[in-house]
Parts: sequence; structure tokens; C-alpha cells
Amino acid sequence: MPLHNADIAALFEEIADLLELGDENPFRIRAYRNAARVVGGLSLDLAAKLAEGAELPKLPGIGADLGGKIREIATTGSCKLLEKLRGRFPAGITELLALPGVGPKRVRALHEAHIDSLEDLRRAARAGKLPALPGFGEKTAQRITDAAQAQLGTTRRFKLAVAAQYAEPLAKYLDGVLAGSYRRMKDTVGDLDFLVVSDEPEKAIARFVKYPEVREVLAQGTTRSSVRLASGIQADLRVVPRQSYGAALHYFTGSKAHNIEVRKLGQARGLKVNEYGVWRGERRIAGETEESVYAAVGLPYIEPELREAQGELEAARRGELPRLLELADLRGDLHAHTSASDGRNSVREMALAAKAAGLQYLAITEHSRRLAMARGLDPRRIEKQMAEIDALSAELRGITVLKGIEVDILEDGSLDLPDSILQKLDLAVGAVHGKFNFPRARQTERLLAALDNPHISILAHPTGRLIGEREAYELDMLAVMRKAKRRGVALELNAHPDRLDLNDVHCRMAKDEGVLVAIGSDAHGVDGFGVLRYGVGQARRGWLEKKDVLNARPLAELRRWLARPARPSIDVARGLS
DNA sequence: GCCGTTTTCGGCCCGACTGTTTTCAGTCG
Repeated sequence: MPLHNADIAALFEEIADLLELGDENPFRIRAYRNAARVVGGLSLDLAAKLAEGAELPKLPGIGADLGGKIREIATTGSCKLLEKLRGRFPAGITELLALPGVGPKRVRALHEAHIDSLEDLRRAARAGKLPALPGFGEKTAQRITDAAQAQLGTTRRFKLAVAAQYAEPLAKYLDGVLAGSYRRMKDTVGDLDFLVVSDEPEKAIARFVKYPEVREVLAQGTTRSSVRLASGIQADLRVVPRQSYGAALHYFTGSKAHNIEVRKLGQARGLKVNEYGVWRGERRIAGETEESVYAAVGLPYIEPELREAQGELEAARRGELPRLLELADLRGDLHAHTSASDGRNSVREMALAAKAAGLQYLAITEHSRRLAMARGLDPRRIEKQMAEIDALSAELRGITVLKGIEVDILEDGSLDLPDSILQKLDLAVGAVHGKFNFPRARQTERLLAALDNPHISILAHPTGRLIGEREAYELDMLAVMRKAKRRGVALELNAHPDRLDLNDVHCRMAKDEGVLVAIGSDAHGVDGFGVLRYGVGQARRGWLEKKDVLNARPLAELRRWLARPARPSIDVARGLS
């Protein structure tokens, strides 16, 4: 069982937790958390790289020691330090750290009282033992008891589009702006962060806690407040004066790791960066706008989606920031369904809706026959739809409908339709809709085989993940990308908020590998194009520019790309990789 | 544990809110 970057990151987090319980040097603990973040956000599969005998690449914040531990974990599945630390504390004690209001100090106090798990904690709470513990008291004990009962230790995150339903009305109510991971367009958000400019912060906070959807006020101070909404999502408000707006927006947008980097840059220039501004001694030299904050530390403005401490500060310093894709750059959509399969509207209705959404072309890509429950199309019904599209095209103006298919990739990597019908279509989008649990090698082989088909233009939702429901299937993504590159196939970024697949890390990997990304709405109705903004958000998080995105190209260029004779049916490059 | 146009040693981002610790620690973002 090979360990992937996420597994290595999880072990580093565990080491950090256990070191924290051991009251170790906080900077050493931070080094492990930083390493977890760096490794977890890497597109390159470290274990695979090491298995090939390659050297570990130079990674920020990872020196000789942590590099050695990565090697040790990748090859043995664990490391000596972790085993030693695990021996020092009862198994499962780190789950207590996840409870809100519980940090290392309180876990140690609990441990002294032989409370070493969530179950122990609930039992001790029922017996009324908690308030007597050092540093607890009635209120703290109650808060922790409630959290333990509500299973709050299991961090609940909300899909971006779900969070939007709560976030945007509240932002309007507050007359404020959204910051945090929501503004950075992360695929899921843990809480909502709002910023309001006001010289009467108490008033703004009073209005905040009176919002009808507030279920519980978690904290209420003179400049900030936290509440839990009826939906269960936590909302944080920060109120600042006008002259601090940019600094506060920067601070509250994060990410935390990005902020730390910016503050360090400031420090090197003798400046202090906080949420009120950039300071030289007592004097504020910047802070009204985010641009002024970056300028003060010698950088151009950095887009929120890039602020993950993944090389954006270095790129900014060198003047090499990407010019990120924008929603308006999308010229068309290459993945949509109609009522012929499992959609809700006709081709005509979908085409008009796409036009209204500002698109110039739309590919209709129904499911293929294998997906019977979605009323997948067989060749006969495809021919019928092609005729329908031809007739429609004769009268439609301002929108071009392309004839496509979302063809199932079968277990052996062959496609669910014969070449004889695929070649009549403008494009075929290949997709996996079953057998998600193949072992990594077999799943990879299956996709590589599918890419050999000369008619496949786009690989849809390449990892099959459903956020919060289904993990991505096991896959050697690098091998798939390199093959897609050789075969001239684009990889989809499915913009549906349940998918967002490719994710941000994979988008950046695609860019690095020179693979085109197609942002598809997967619309199943006329209201389905609005999700493109989430797709663009992830694309931006993956550093994608207009040139990296297939459907940012004008129709004529797209047609040339689709029609080019480049895809031989035999992979001449096979054996060279 | 990392890192260096101040440094190979001595630093390491910064502030708010809560509760209980009577002067601030713990936690969080």
C-alpha cells in the first residue's frame, strides 16, 4: 500500500499534535505543521518519485531532517519519531485536540485525570468531574461537554456552493464583504468570514448577532464576534475602520500560511503587518487597500485564489504571477445534458440558456447506453439527436451547438460506443461511471487505454470524486496527464460544486505538464451554467490562465483543435515513457 | 526543525476573546 502525499501530511500532523501534547518547542511543532501543508498541497507524488530512485525535490521549510522523515514514511509507512510519540500517549488522545476550546494544555489536564478519549470525556462529563480540573471551571466544562456530545471534533466543512447560500445573504445583511477560504474559492469552507467597515463596531456586531439565522453566539467582543448559524456553519465577523480595510481584508482572507509569509517579508523591511495596517514603528504606512499592503512589502497584488503559500510570493517577487483566467474568458461549455438522457430541458432550451449565460458554443454530451439509469443513448438515438441539432443550427443565431457525447469508459478501457458513431460527432467526452474501486494500477491502465481511442477529446471528471461523499478513485494522475498530453486530450475540470474535479492541485499539475483543461458545467438544466464560476474559481486556484483552458478558445480555434489529425489510433509514443 | 542581501546561531507573525489564573493563560483565526 503506497503512501501518498496526503498520508504523509496526515502523519506529520499527528507528530505535530503529539509534540504539542508533549509541550515541545513550538517552532519545531510549526515546522511539522508547515511540512504537512507543503507535502499535502504538492501535485508531485513523492512516494512514487522516491520509488523511482529520484532525489527528493527541494521543498520550502523541509530540510535534511524532515526530508529524511518523508523518505522514511514513504518507504516504511511510518517513522521512528512517530512510533516513539505514539508510545508516550494513549491511542486516540489527539481526537480531543479537535474539540473547540480544547488545546494541548487542557488535553494534558484531561490526561492527568485519565481522560484519554472522547468516550472518556463524555463519561467524565456525565459524572460532573470536568469543572474541578485545573484550568476548566463551569463554563469551559460545559462548552467542551456540548462539543463532545455534538461530535464537533469531526470537522465539518461545507461545499463552496452550499456555503454560498448562507454567505451571500448574510454579507448583504451586514453590508460587508466575504473573506476567508470562501474568497479564496476553496472547494469546501469550514466557516464564513465577514468584514465590515464601520466607526461604530458595537453597532455592527449587535446587528450581526441579531441576524435571524443565528442559533448561538459563540463570542462577542468590541471588534469581532463569532456565531453559529441554524445551518450549523460558523460565521465570524470583524469590524474595522476605513483606513484599515485593505489590511483587514488581507488578514481575514488568509490563508494563514500566506499571511505569515507576508508578515515575515514586512519584518525583513522593519515593518509590522497586522490587520490594522502596515506599520513602521507607530506610523501606519499602508493598509487602506490590499494593493497598498502588498506594495509596502515590495510585491504586486496577489489574487486571493493564489494565497496558499504555494510559491505565489516568490512568483510575485519575480514578476511571474499568472494572469488568471476569468469567468468572462469562457467562450463555451463542452459538457451538458438534455432531457434525451438525464437532463431536464430540450436542446433548444439549453442552447438558449447557454447563449443567455454569455457563451458562444455549447456541446451537448448525453450519457451513453451503458448508463441505463440515466437513459444513456445508443447509436440510433445519437443519430436522431444529431439530426435535431442540425435542424436547430439552421435557425439558431448567436450560439453554436456542438454534437457530443459523454461516453462511458468501460472496465477494460474501451468505450461504450463504436468508432463508427464516435467519428460522426464533433467531440467525445470520456467518463468513468462505475468500478470506482479498482486498484490503482488497474484503474490507471483503464484510463490510459481509453486515451488510446482516437476519438476521445476530453477526459471528464478525471478522479470521480464527489466532495464529502466519495473519495477520488486510486489513480496515477501523473501517468494519465502525460498520456493525455501525448494523445492531445484535454482533462476536464467539472465545475459542478459536488465534483470540482480536477481539483486545484491537479489543475496546477496539468498546467505544469502542459495539458489543456476544459471547464465543463455538466449542466442538466437551463439553470446549470451558473456553476461555471466555481469551476473558474478552482482553475484560478490552480494558476490557470486563459491559454491553459480549452473552452476559453474561440469556436474556430476549438474546431481546429477538435479536427486536427494528430490522434493516431496507435500510440507511437508508447514504450518511450 | 528551518533558515540566512542583518545571521550557520538565534531568531521564528500578530492580535482578539473568554474565563478564571488577580495580571494572564489558553485558544483561535
